[in-house]
Amino acid sequence: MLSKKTKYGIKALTYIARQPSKKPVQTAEIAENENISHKFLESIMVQLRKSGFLGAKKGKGGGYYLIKDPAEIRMTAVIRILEGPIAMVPCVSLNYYEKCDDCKDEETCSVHQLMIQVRDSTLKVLGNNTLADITKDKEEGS
Amino acid sequence: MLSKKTKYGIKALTYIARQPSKKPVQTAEIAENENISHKFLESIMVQLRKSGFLGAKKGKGGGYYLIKDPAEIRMTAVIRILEGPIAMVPCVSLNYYEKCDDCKDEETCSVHQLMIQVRDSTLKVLGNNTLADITKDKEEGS
DNA sequence: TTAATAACCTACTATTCCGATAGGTTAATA
DNA sequence: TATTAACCTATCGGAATAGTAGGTTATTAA
Repeated sequence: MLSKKTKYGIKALTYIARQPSKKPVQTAEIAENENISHKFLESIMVQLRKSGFLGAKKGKGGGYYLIKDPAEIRMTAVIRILEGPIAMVPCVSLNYYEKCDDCKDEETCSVHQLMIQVRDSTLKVLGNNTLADITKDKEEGS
Repeated sequence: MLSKKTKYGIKALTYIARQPSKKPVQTAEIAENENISHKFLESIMVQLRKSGFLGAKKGKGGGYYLIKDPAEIRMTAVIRILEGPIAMVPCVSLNYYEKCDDCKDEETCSVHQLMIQVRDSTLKVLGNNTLADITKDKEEGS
């Protein structure tokens, strides 16, 4: 299950990416429009800034703005920062690997084998989707 | 993240499927070999039995046995019973759908769009894998 | 018929994490 | 100098997870 943190984070990034101008966007505005707890969102924005996705400006007219081109922001990166591992089991995680303490042999573990496949297919989808991709409203006819 | 419950459940099913004979297997044996808390595993087995995956026999020589052919048991079914929804967000779940209370319009929600893709790719993998598939040890060279 | 076995049932609990709240501090603008 | 909005620290209730404990029922074998 995706945490609200990640969900809100992606929504906020999308909100900013959809802005016509490049002026900073306030968390209060995003929170209101996306029905997110303001304070909770603030903590998420700080994390996204510290991770290099956003820049911030204080005071009146301040807010958050994108640092990179939306087409350069892969969903894998966003989710890894906000959610943590993409894999459903630590023993198949590429970035957050951890050995199972119950499992003797990963090679013969059925869960391991299966979860590698799930991880790879998920990785493919998230790696192919950038912020630019998910920002555009629905695919319009070809 | 996959719960231990689901992980243990899959391991137990695999353990039984790997048995050479069709005799019932005791939870104590599985628990010991797979390093699972016995009592915890018991509760999982009961659930798998009630869901129609396993049969049970009490008393000496008793235990659990598979009811269906392993090739007929899809991982989607097992995971839906033990873990719940496969989708990462309730609003894209096929079997456990729930509307987000923050989201006004699913169509324009970037998270929604993205998670549909993740769901579909995961579903594909889990739907293509049966208990028979994950039971066999590693693919041997062609 | 009795003892042993193993599934089954109910209840409780410790720990962790999530989502949020509260209240204040710093920096930039008007 | 006042206002604004990011930033920081601390706290907290509730839910879920992963288990523990202790007993009951049904089946088998001696």
